Amino acid sequence: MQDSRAETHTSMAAHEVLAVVLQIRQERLSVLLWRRARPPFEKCWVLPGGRLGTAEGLGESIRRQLAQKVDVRDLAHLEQLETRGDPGRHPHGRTLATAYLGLVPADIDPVIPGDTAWHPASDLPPMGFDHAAIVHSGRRRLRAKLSYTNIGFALAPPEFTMSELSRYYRAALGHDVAATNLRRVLLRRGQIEETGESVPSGRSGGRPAALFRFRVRRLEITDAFAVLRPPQV
Amino acid sequence: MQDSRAETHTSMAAHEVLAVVLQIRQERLSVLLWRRARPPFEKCWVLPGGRLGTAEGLGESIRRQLAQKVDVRDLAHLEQLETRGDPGRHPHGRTLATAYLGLVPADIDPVIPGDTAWHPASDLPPMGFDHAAIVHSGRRRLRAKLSYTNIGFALAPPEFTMSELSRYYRAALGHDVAATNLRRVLLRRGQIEETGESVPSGRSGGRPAALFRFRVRRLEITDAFAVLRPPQV
DNA sequence: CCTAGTTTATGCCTTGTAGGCGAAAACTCG
DNA sequence: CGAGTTTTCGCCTACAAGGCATAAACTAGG
Repeated sequence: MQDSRAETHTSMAAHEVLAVVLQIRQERLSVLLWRRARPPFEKCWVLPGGRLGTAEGLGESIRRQLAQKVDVRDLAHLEQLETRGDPGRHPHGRTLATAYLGLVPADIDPVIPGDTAWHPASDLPPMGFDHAAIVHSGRRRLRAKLSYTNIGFALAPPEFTMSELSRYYRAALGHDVAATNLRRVLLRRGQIEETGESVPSGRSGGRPAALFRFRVRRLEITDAFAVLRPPQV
Repeated sequence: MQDSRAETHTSMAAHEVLAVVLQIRQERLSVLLWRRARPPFEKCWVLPGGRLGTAEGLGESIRRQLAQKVDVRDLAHLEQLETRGDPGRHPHGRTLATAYLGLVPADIDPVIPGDTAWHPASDLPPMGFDHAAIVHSGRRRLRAKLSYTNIGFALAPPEFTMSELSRYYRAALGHDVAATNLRRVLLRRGQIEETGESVPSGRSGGRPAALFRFRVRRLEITDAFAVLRPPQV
């Protein structure tokens, strides 16, 4: 390994943390964006975040920065997504960015500052830097994890009916999800359970829907997911 | 968002890139480690890597640095793993590290410098910094991806018999993998195909084994993997 | 040349998950 | 009470994963 002191100061670079904060809003998967007031990319939309502080960890930093945008307690899930360090990604000089994926349950309407807004993740406004690509990474990650983890807990409110939940899944996945099948899959996996209560059905009557909740509200990987699993004893 | 200029210089930090380079060696999953000659962690083992250069991207940088350890052409796969930025992770000052996962096919024996060595991934020597934890992340990632991608191509040689391949999977997964089932799974998924040739079986005779190859030698996600998939047309 | 031993390949079967579909249940409204 | 609506349940199919026994194809020894 070469002597690291030889190029010590050349490897110093600004580092920022960003977050792709997603929420289902009016049946659409939406992302929280911030409108830049200054060049570069003035008046373009970018991901919330900012410079990494001197003595804070990466996750710590993005939580602090997000607290200026949404109440941190609104985030049901936060995980590291990817780090980008292309030399040309920031016009004003070398800047690395570590992006996180954050999820806000659908029942919450966080107070957000005037310079931020929710945008449909499938119809992004003009965005600065490489942030549009990062949003796509976040969507991909969410879609994949809906398949083999219990990450739905971070999209849904604490209690929900199966038809509500299927609409959340539809918005996040981009295609129809049959409530019948969703119920069976999640029940068999032990991800959800009935609360025992039920709510009268929507606008025009119908059978009252049972209420469900996620049994665990932090990320778990579906054990039966792995193929080529160890021979069972 | 706060004025980033207010703390511009405080967010400058050293950034390094590291690699968890894995290979199946003598039936064991092994990781390439470098023995430090200087404090901190003198004589401990650490991951290969080093400071990020001024004008290079992250992936570019780790490829360059690995070229000093293993021939870059030996790497069949390289992907970003995670970024660590804990303030206390480096005793000499703030250092962020972006780790990559690299895989070397089992038939290659790369020329490596004298200060590096392969170690069993399940029996690591005393390691510096947080690098042991990063190795564990790499193992987890590999194990998971063996389940739902064709990443086996990066562990196996270009051609192999099913019993060879099942030994590679066993070493990487840490449990027995029946050659019969592996064959069916990978064939059905279209990941592997017969070459048409066969080799006489090993030491004490037996039916000659058919040779297989991976159809695609770059990462692909198994399409049928997703649950809650779109309704088929 | 034949047989025993070894290894690989094939076929049959069981299990379990995903998912479609229709009937039944449980409500609202007129 | 009956029509319309929504949810729930049960039945069925499709298919992947995986266990196991047997067949196939070779080597080596007598």
